[in-house]
Amino acid sequence: MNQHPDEHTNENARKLPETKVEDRTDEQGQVPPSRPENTDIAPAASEVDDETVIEVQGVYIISVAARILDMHPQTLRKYERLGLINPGRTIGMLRLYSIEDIKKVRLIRYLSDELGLNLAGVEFALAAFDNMSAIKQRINGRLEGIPAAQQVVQEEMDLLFQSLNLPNDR
Amino acid sequence: MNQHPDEHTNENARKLPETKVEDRTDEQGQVPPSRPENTDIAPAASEVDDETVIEVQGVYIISVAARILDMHPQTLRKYERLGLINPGRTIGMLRLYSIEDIKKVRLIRYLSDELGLNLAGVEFALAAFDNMSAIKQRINGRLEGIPAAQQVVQEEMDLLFQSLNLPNDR
DNA sequence: CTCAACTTGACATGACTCGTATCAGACTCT
DNA sequence: AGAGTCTGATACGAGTCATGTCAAGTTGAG
Repeated sequence: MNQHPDEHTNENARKLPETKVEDRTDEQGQVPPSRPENTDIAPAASEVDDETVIEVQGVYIISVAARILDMHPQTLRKYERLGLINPGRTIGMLRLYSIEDIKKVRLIRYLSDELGLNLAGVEFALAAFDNMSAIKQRINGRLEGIPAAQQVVQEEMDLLFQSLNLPNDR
Repeated sequence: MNQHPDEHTNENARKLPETKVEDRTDEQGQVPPSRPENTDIAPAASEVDDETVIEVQGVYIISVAARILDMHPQTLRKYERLGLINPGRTIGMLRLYSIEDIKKVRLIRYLSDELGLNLAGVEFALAAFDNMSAIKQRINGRLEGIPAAQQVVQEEMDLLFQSLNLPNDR
């Protein structure tokens, strides 16, 4: 094992300083049906000696995100290159992974590892997922005056999401 | 090239004899929006010396289906083994490919070759496709009394199918 | 200012997938 | 009778994917 000056040699969780990035928190408090095993990100405390780690569910640089996900940083970079994820950046172009980004990577990993899709398939599935969410919204909007119909669509679309083994919201 | 006693050595299109199989014709005359290149099955005439080929849109044994699709018979068998297609059988267990089966193989090939999905992804996409069709039907049924709402759902679901680059019906 | 950790881009490797090919032995249908 | 199909096994080349490695440049905490 050739220890490299690159990532994965970083043993200390490095919490990013306040950078020029909107500190996006979990926008809709709904819990997805937890298809991708919900090993909820315990923010990597308990290793850091005694510099108390702030419990902010914030934003992580790639090495930290990789450790949280137990994946190789190169893999995360590849996902980004393929447009599967889109982490924020610091002014200095460092990648910043939000909770949402990390959830998305978990979904990708689920589709890939559990369902056996290749990355093209993952792309397709994510697109399908997005489009279905969007259409559901659109229908709901156009059915504003007819709550009974809205109800029906809501129920059935939820069924559809379930049938695809996908979490119901983003 | 070692000429084999197996398939692909069959040069004459062999139209199946009347077997104990419901001669399923195209059940819904609707043409799908032709995502998988519509190289509509010209029933492989013009090669057969002068034994006039009947224009019946019927049912083909594997060698004929393979020639129509320009694919290897083994590939078709593999798709079946994976549950992607489900051709009928003669009493003697010979596979019989209907027009529907052949269309489905074209869809599979499109997903695989053009979109780059692996077979797990194809399976996922086909399932998504089926589920979406089913949900659309269910919603329509439950919205029986509200034609306005039916209209909305119809339009939006069609949009959804388009967005996935999938044909709108089976 | 220093220097670890990050960035991009390129290339390599091992495990796996997929379409195709081949073989053997049995069965079907003209 | 014999061409064609069946099942099941095995094999191979090309491609994919996660990971590893290298180089050269930039960022940011102390």
